[in-house]
Amino acid sequence: MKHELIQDSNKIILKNVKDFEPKDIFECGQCFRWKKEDDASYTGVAYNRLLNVKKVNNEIHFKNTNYQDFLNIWVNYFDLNTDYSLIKKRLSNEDKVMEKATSFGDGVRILRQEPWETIISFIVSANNNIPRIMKAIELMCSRFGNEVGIYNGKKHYSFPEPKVLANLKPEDLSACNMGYRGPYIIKTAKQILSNPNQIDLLQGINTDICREGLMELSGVGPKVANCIAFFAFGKLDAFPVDVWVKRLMEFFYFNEEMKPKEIEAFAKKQYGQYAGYAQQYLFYYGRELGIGKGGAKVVGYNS
DNA sequence: CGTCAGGTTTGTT
DNA sequence: AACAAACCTGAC
Repeated sequence: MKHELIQDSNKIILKNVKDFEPKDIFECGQCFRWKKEDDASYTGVAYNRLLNVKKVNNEIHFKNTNYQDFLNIWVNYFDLNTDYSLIKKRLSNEDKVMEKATSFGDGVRILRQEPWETIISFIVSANNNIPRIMKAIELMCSRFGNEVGIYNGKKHYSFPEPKVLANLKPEDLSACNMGYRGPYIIKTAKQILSNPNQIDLLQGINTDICREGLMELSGVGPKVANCIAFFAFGKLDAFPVDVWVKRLMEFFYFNEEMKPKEIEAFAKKQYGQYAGYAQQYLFYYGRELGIGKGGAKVVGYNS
């Protein structure tokens, strides 16, 4: 690691950090448990630790932690040993779209999230929107997780273990605004519980088999499986196709309606081992160009 | 009040 | 293998 690190009381400061923008990281849709504070910092829980992250000029301040946890947990969680400038450079070489796309969303990093939490979180994300996903998960954690600490006057909770969720009733989860996803969650929790090695196995295998394995879980289809493979298992070539990516890919590359499977296949061929990152930068580029619902506001890109 | 949202499951061809 | 319909819930 090339970053200059300063140890303060209960706080770690990193200097000269490139490609690290908290808003890009925590609000790009990859995670659902980081909340923005009034001072524009973000507070969240991972690996049973409560952390607050703030960017101050060119420094990143990690509060409520220590040197040991920083090295053992947060360096990996924030993917600090990956050179995002290099990834952007590689993607730029693929085509004109990526050449432009990588110049936006400058500070995004892909968090290396915990598999169990990621599996359940993305089951919740199906046919859902971010504010509702966050609210539902927050409710579930506060009711069925353990308290991990207080920050800025607010209590924070761990993500409930498989055995806890496996023993819930659907109505327990309905009460957390999970809607019809409650039974999926309970069933998946039981599946993981009855096969404790499942997660370790998925960690070590290739992307396609990892995705197949994930799709055997209840509530996990192609899109959610790709999200979990990418965000939790480090399968960097996984390319989740949701309605937004679909629209964007159709706009930038096809100029006609495509099936998600066709788009995924094209993406893997086009972007190779970094397809997942390409998907992230695509979002920011789409936002920059104002390409949204109901087709493109910008026309004639390929003409 | 109807439509729709960051898909998956279940049931039909 | 491919397609349609149902599904919680909250925002517009």
